[in-house]
Amino acid sequence: MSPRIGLDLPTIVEAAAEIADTSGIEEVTLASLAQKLGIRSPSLYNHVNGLKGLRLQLAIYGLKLLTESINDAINGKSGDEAIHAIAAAYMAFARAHPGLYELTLRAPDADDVEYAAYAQALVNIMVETLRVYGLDYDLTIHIVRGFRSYLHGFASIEQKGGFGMPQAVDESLKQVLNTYLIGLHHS
Amino acid sequence: MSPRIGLDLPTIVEAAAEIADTSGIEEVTLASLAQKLGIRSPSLYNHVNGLKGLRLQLAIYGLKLLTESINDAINGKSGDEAIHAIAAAYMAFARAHPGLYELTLRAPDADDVEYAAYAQALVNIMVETLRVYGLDYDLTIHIVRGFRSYLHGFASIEQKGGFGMPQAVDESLKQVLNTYLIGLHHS
DNA sequence: TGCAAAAACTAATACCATTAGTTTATTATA
DNA sequence: TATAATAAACTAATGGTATTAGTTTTTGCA
Repeated sequence: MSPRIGLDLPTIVEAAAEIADTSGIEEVTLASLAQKLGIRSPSLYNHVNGLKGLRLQLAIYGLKLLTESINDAINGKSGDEAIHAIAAAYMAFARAHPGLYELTLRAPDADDVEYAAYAQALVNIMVETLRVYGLDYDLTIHIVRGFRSYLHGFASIEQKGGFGMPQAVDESLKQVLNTYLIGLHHS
Repeated sequence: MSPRIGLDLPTIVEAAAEIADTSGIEEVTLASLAQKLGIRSPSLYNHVNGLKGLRLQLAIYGLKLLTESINDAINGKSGDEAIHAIAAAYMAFARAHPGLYELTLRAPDADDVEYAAYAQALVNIMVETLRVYGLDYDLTIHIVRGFRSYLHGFASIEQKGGFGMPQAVDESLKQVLNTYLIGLHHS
C-alpha cells in the first residue's frame, strides 16, 4: 500500500507544529518543512493539500490537543473550580505551544468537518461545566461565548506582549474570572 | 522638497487599509498596493520600510482610528453606560474594518514608540472610565486587562465565524458585559 | 515474477519582496 | 533665471516562495 514508508500525516503535522512553536508561524513554509523532513517540497503534496491544507491540519491538531488538555484538567472538578481549571489549562496550552495555538484559532477553512467537530466539542465541555449553575439555555450560550472570548483574547494579547507588566498576568486571569463568576452567581 | 507630489504616507496607508478590509490581509502585498496606486512596487520603499514597515503603519493607523472612535463614543457618558459604549464602539470598528482591525492588534514591532503610545492611550481611556468605581489600582489593572481581552477575543472569534448563530451576538456582548459589571459591583 | 499504486523526484512557472543603480522632476539657491 | 541638490519615481536583477506537470522509484499484492 505504501512505498517509502516512514513519512505520514502525523509526522508531518508534528514537524510543522515544532517549527511554528520554535520559530513562529510565518516560518512554517512548505520549503522549511520539507527541509526539516529531508524531502523536497513538492513531495508534501502527496500528504497535504498545499500550504492551506497544512495550516488546516495544524489547526485541527492544535484544537485536538487543546480539547484533550482541557478535558484532563477538568477531571473530577465542577463549578467554579472547573471553570478555573479550564482557564488554567487553556493558558498553559497557549504558552507551551504559541505557534500552534495561533494557528488553532485561525482555521483557513472553518467549514471543515473535522475542525468544526473539535470546535464543537470544546464548546460542549464549557456548556456541560456550566450546567450545575442551572442557567437557561440562552444565557448559557451567552456566558460560554464570553468565556471563550475572554480566554482567547487573554492568550492572544499576552502572546503579543500586550500586557505591560508580565509578573501579574496570572493574578489578572484569576481575578477577572472571579469577578465574572460573582456576576454569574448574582444573575 | 518633494518632487512627484500626490503620493504620501497617509494616501498609501489608506489604500492598503482598503485592500485589507475588502480583500483580506493576505492580499495586502507591495505588489497589489503599488498596482492600486499606479506605481511600481519598489517605489513604495521611498515611503515605507518594506512590507514590515507598511504593516506597522497600518497597525498605528488602525489603533489611532479605534482610539478616536472610542473616545467619541464615550463622550458625556460614565460608569456602566460608558463601558457599554466602549464595547459597542470597539465592535463597530472591528466590523467596519475587519482587515485593518486584524492588523491593528498584530503589530510586527510592538516596541515602536508611536504604536506603544496609541496602545497606552486606549488603556488609559479604560482606566479613566473605571475611576468612578473607586477600585484600587491593582484591581483596576486586572479589570482593564479582562475588558480588553474580552473585547479582542469577541471581535476575533466573531470575525472568524466562530460563533454559531449570528443573530444573537450583540445580545451576548451585552449580557456578558452586564454579568461582568455585576461582579464588579459586588467585589 | 510482474503489475499497479503511492510517494518520492526533477523541471518549470508565476508571484513576491527586496536591493542596486538610474532617471526625472521639483525645490531651493546662486 | 539658471543651476545644483534632492526626493521620488523608475528599470533590472536576485532569491525565495508555492504550485503544477511529468517522471522515476519503491512497495505491496496478485
